[in-house]
Amino acid sequence: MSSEMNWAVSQWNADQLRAIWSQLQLQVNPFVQVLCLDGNLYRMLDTGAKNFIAQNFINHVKESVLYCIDGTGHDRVFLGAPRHFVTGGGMLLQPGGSEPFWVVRSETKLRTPAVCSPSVSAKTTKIPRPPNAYILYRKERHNTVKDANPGITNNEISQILGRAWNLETRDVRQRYKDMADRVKQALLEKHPDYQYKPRKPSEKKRRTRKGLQTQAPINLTKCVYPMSSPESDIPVAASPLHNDQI
DNA sequence: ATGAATGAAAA
DNA sequence: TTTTCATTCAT
Repeated sequence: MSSEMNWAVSQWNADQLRAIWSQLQLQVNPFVQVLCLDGNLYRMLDTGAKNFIAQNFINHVKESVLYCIDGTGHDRVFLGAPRHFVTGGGMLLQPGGSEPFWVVRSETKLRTPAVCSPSVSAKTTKIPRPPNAYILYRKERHNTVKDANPGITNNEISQILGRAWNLETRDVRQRYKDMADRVKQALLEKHPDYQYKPRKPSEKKRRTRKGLQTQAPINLTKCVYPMSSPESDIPVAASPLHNDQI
């Protein structure tokens, strides 16, 4: 709360900031923990814009992040949690009061293992429970279904994708299960003490989810069902395997 | 705030 | 076994 680093103080307006972010967002997927900004872009940003981007990314990684210049020769800047820059052979250096930069031990002779202060910190953020296989499946296809069915509601999208999910081969479903497992692993690694804590059952409502095998009388006459192809088992998005960029 | 789907985790 | 909540975002 003491931090007055609001993006409102940026020379960029809300639209421009959103455009910049959506550009960066292209490289964001559940497994990406470090964002890579082109050096030219980075230099055009003022503090407000940097904070805007950092806040959005924090929203994704759920932990404090910091900017650091790539000290390996490339004209680019990374944004991510400090822990990602100190593992392996990496280390963060912060000469003077300038921005920290990242180097690998073999490339430096400096000994100062500078501990740098995160430029943007995550507030008391509640850790969201990890998404299950279906949730990931739905997330991936949400936009596809929406675009194919103008005016469709989210509830209908859920119905459509729920059926599509059950029609998928266990092979396909297993891939999403694996994905969910990895996302959960990553979360536990990031928050070792995480624990799912559902609130007390509020006497407000109950739902018996099973028992409706009956065909829903919904107008799904002409809806698009984005099933995974039988042969080319490339669902919708490329498999985002690793996180070992840098 | 609610819904609509599935499933993990907790009570 | 039952309830919450994770995703999405128009009502």
